[in-house]
Amino acid sequence: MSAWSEVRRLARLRHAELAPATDELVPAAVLLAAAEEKTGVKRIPRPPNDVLLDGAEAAYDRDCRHIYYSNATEPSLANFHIAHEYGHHWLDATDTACDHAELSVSTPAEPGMSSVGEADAYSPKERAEAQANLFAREFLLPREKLRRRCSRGDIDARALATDLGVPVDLVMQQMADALLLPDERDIEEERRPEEPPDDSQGEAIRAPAEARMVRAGPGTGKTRTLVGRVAHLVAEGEDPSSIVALTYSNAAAQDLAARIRAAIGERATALWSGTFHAYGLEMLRKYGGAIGLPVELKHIDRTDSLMLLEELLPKLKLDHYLDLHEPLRALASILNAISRAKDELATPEDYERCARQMLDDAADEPSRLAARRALEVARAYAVYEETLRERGWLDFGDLIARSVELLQKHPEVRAAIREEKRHILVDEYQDMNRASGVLLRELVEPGRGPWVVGDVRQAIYRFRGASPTNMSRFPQDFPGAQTTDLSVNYRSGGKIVRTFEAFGIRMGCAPLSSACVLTAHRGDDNGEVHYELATTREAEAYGIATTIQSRVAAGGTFGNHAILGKTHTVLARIASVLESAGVPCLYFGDFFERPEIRDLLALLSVVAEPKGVGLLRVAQLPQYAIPPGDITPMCAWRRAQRVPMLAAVRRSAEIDGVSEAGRQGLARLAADLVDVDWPMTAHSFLMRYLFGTGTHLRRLLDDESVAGQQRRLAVYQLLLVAFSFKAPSDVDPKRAFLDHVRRLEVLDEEKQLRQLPAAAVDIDAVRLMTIHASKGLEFPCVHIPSLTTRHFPSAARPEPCPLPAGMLDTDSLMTRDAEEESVFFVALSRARDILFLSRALTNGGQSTKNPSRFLAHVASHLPRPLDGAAGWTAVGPPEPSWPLLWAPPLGGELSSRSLEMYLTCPRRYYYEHVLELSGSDEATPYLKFQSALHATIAWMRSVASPQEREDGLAARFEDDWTRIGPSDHPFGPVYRSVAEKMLRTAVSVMGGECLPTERQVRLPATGHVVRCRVDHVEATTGGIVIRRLKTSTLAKNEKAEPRYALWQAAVLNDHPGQYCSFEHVSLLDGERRATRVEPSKVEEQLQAFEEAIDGIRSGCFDPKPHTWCPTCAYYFICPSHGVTL
DNA sequence: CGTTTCACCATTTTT
DNA sequence: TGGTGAAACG
Repeated sequence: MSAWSEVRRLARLRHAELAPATDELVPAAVLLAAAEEKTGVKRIPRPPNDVLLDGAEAAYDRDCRHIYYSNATEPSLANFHIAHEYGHHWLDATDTACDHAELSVSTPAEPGMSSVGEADAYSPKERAEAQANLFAREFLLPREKLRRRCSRGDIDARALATDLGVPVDLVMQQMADALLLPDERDIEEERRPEEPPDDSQGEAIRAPAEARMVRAGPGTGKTRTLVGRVAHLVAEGEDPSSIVALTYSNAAAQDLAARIRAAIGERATALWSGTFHAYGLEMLRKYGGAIGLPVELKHIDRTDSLMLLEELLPKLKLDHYLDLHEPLRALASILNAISRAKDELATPEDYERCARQMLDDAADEPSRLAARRALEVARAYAVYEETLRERGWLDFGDLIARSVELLQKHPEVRAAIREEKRHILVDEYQDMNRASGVLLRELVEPGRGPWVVGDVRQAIYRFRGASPTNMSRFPQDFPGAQTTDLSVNYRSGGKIVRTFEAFGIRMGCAPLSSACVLTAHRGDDNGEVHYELATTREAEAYGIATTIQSRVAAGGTFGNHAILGKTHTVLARIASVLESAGVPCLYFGDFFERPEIRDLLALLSVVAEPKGVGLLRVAQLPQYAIPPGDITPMCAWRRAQRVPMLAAVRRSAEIDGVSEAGRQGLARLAADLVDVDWPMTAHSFLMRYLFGTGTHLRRLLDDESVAGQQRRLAVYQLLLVAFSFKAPSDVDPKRAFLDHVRRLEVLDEEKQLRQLPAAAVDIDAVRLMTIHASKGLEFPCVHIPSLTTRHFPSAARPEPCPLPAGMLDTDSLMTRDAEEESVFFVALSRARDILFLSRALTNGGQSTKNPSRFLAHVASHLPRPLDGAAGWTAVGPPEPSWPLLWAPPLGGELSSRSLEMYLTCPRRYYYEHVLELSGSDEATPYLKFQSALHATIAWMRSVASPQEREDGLAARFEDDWTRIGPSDHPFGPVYRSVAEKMLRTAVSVMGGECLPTERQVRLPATGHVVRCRVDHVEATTGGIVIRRLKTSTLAKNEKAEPRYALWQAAVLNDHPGQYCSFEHVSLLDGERRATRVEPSKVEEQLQAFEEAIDGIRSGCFDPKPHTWCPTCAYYFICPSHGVTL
């Protein structure tokens, strides 16, 4: 972070020097003239293809002291280009020519924090360009002046841009930074010098240039020692360019780089520090030609990899891993397996060999199935890898694996690299997996290192192949290795040190860890450890809230407290209780369910989705205040006219049945959306909407509370996500963005967005994060909730895509329990002063003995017994309940389908059938596949003779498929072959005389008539059979759904006295299973429909959250978070 | 003492 | 949705 805020600080300084002494913003022309005057660097316009421009838009010639810019550029943009070149003048030491792609007004404020999708491995040139962009922006429009201007008057980016002679996009981007991000502390250098090392640290620092392993427990000054080692080497006269310091994460790399720079100053520039992956990329850029890599390497991130697999799906010939509803979900699992395989340096051939071996060894059907699944993954891996190589792309795993290949196949390259980089240092050595371990051995000249530091007990990344035994194998891997133990903890009070040490010595990996017990530098009596029980999870969260409040009342700050959860689910639950109790916290919860985010997504839905159901939510915004009753006629009109919702909004004057207030609100909305067009991106739309009119933004800005600040940060985060999203070229990019949001949610990638952006560090609020994210950090007060049996440790869920047996050498420390122990150990050791442990007894209040078994190991350090009465019994104020909406009149005939929708989610029924927001669901390829399949099955029923069926089937299916199937979709062929297989199953199942499937039945209690469509009914010699035709495999025990009872009641009603049986059929694999539905049960099940009717009549339409919510058409308008709508 | 039903919980994440 | 473990049922 520091480098970027430093750039901004310099830009502010230059602005202050050059601008007239005023608080007002200054026109670009004035600033640039002053810059020319001051620096003597002339601005020279040239024709676009002039040789001096070198093919670029603008260029800086340091020797001639000239800035050249194209005279064909629009003047305000040219001003930005010139300011950018002055940025190069002040920031760098070289000549530059900057082309179109490099000159961007929208470079994010903290490029490192663009979290999703961006692989921000900057090359030095890219970094210099990004910094010049930031410089230009801050130089032309300093945040503080801009903020003052906006707080005084209207927020109108366009007017401001015209006044100042700068591009409107630049004004908007700068407004986003100035108005949405909190104040940046203007501190020149806040880095303190490193403390002098203690004896054991000194020993490690001054060790000879041989293999050395430093075992460093929590808080023992691990990084300080590593930095000290670097400083020592440099002081001893080693060339900084011969030193490489490797880490695993970007965060650790940034921290390390900053501290090395603080320790050795400018000389740090020559030293290489960064992640293993970045170093791999560096080597492949330089020497990759030797293994056939192209000059320009293209490195792809996880999203790109998934998109590649999606593109390849028709070639993968999936069977076991074909997820018909959401193919991406299965592809994500396969991708996990592929990257795990690459962590083990296993090629597709290795994968296939292991899978074949598995098949040979398989003794029973389940293991044969597992082997066949592994073979399928092996095939997918082979196709994926082949394509990567064809295109010359590298994924994350390749950065390591192909580096290993380079070094092993080309000893001359290896020798050159070893000669140049003589000192290899590695941080967090316990996180080393097989691939990085092999790479390290190739990098190190035998006898000359490496120097590594780590702590086995903190190995929390075993699930991705990091084996703690690596540390114990260090002496074998690097003969002659010496070991140093750091034994003084500087972080925590003694009571806390003794608590985590007590746990540490009983961990499975303890024998591999250092034998010495940590000494608490801060004294044995320092620190507090608390343990509290609560009646329920809500009471636990509320107890934490009140504890924090009383500590703050006694003079602490919210920012001192951190809540470390094992899962995001835990954190989200606690965050919502804290927020409603008035405790500020730094955690977004489910990002796309936040009200301020939903408001903006709903707007996007209005402008980009044809059905535009987002209008219902947009209508509630105070600036429009459109009565909800007006939305139904709007939807009906756009359906009748067959136009998208945006057109309906623009033509609202023509629509009957809209109230006067509604008309006015719609006119205001249409005015705000006036310049929206098809090719506009989501990012551009959001920027224009927020900073072009200001009405929406004003409300966001008027809230000075921490919650208000958090809402602004969430909006900023959304802008970042939209900015980094690249839409495919042939669709509306705004609509593609909404699909992308749904996809992030379905694939669970949304969780990355829950952490607040780096700009939030200075806010005084409780920090909530996962234990994994807390590694390497420390906090004065740490809360660890949810310490119950089932949660901590929790049972491993079976991998959807396990690696084949024999690919990993499993050892006793790669178990789940051992890993969970490390997670707990990391959590305990984050606290400086106070550690709060807590758990909830089961729901309801009768106490159950459910303490985490990890607690037993620290029991003697806790202030109370593990079990006992709950001290926390209070819960906060109840969640607001949903308002009662009006009860609609019920039509005479009800369909089973709509009542089932009510049963799964009453809110969805309300949108669909009460407000009638849309006609039908979006046709996904899966749904199209379904309708084509069922159309052909219906035809089969209508044809009596088996021979006729046999003869006509192919032609009939061909017709149905081209008419209603997903034949134009890229996955069409995949679905088609499945459908053909299913039809064959359907044929084989039909034995008797097909009976009508459209039925109806009168419910016994209310007397309502309900229509239903049975999947299939047949009259056979043994009686009537009802069949449920599933497109998936049968579950172990198929649940009795209410509609099955309805089918049975309807059929029995039509054929009184007949024997009626029920059979589940899987069209996928042909499995058939008969189920008995007792008549008494039928009545009971029908009760569900009666209750649904009651609910509809009395206007109960509460949402019922499900995992599949993101696929619902009303996802963006649904209030799942206590906002009334 | 089997079987059925009910309540509870659904990972962690980096490059 | 769907698997698991504990309570309830017969």
